[in-house]
Amino acid sequence: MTDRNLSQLDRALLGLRSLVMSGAFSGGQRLSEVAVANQLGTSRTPLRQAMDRLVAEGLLERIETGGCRVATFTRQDIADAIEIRGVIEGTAARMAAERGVDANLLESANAVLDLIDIAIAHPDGLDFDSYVTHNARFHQLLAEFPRSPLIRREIERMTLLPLASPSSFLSEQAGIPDFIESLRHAQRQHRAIMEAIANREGTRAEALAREHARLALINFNYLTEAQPILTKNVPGLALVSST
Amino acid sequence: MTDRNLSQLDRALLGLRSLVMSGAFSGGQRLSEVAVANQLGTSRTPLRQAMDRLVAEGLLERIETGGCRVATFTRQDIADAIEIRGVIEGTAARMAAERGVDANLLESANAVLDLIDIAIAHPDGLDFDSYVTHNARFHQLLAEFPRSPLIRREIERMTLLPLASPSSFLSEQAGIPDFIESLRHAQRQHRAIMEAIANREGTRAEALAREHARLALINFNYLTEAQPILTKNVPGLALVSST
DNA sequence: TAGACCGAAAATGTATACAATATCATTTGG
DNA sequence: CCAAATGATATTGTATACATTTTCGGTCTA
Repeated sequence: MTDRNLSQLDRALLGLRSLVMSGAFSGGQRLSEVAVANQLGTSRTPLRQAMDRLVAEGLLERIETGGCRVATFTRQDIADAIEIRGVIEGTAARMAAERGVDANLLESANAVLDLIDIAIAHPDGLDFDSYVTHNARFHQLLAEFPRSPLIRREIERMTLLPLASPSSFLSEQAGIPDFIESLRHAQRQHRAIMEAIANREGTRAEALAREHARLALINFNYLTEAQPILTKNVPGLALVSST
Repeated sequence: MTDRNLSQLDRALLGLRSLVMSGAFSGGQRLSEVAVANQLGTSRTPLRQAMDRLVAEGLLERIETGGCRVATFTRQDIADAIEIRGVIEGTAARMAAERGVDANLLESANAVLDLIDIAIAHPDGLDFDSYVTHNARFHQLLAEFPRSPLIRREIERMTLLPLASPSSFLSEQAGIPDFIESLRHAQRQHRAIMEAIANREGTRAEALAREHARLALINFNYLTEAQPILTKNVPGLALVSST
């Protein structure tokens, strides 16, 4: 039992998020509090708390007459979410360049980038899980560069939305052409962002971070346009409406 | 009784927000659920819901050992909040310019700007309340220009934080020098943003909206540096820590 | 047959009782 | 005299009972 330490709220949050992401609730229907609570093994109280949080995150939406349902997103919504993440990460990068970054943080970030290099360049082939882990970690560190709780919060918020997180729509099974090369391209952008920050080039750092976020949009477009059959493998895509 | 229609949750939200903003809870102390619930005339359940929402908004923060307290913000936090709002509003303005805006929305926004002109130019003097109302309305309409629920949400989020809203730190009683002139300056910026959007100049619209947000920072700096005594009149400043 | 009305059932919203935990003053040992 | 342990008290976290509203199927009428 790995969850003996978790509070009921935490358990409800994890379980509900996982159910929503896996597409367990068919579209538009209000999800029943008692049913879900029983399924997750908690009472309604912590489950309702968890629902409130997911509503705040944007994963669920309230129904006027009560309760809530799974939110669906249009293709334009996804594109917007990715663009907004780029804008906010760009702001973080610019702030970091303008204010300077703590040496330890910089060192940690560079170490993570080295780990990404290893994941990509491994002779036995791509270590995809390692890439995703360290990529997420790098973006997390970037959010801490400006030492601003508010910018950190905003980035965390956007990243919680599975549609906008840096690793969304990355799937090694989807047959994206030149997949490894696209990861190397992303890694070159990581290095360029770090360089701009180190050189105190705020405008450049902001532009690079914005451009970097657009990679997610490219992957999303490929997954939904060229390979619609494989999208079941990508968590989050169940939330995307067809329009 | 204007609140006979409100749900208990709405009542708790309104009351709690008002208590927090008025500085009723002294710094750092955990606010007692039973005490506040009794004061507001609701039970703990809707009050806890309201607390959760204010935590999500950033007005309250959780305590590790349970419960929550009023969040305080440093001067740097305020500056960051205003900058982030500028960045997001700038993104909305750019999106609006790139995508084009519904004619009715444009017309509504221009009508609101005309009302601001009247509030400023009135021969009997400034109609401050009208200015604040219509200014908030203009920014709200701007957030709707891109027809993007996500960008609208983000702006709404930042605006809910009283530290970053477009009318924060505007106070006619604070003796800001050339106060009316500063409002006219802001209004000229409003018009310029609208013009850039109409001309489909995305980059310019973004830059103008960012610059416009900086007016709030100027006012904040004046209120806290030059006129610390008068800051009691400005809601939200009670949340600002002295450091 | 279509549509509105009505009532039973079930859902959400709210209050409260109970359990687990944190807090704080007191005591006790060094 | 100070510090750690301890237990009473109070607070939050959780479950559940109750109230109110919504939902939905059936029935009646035009």
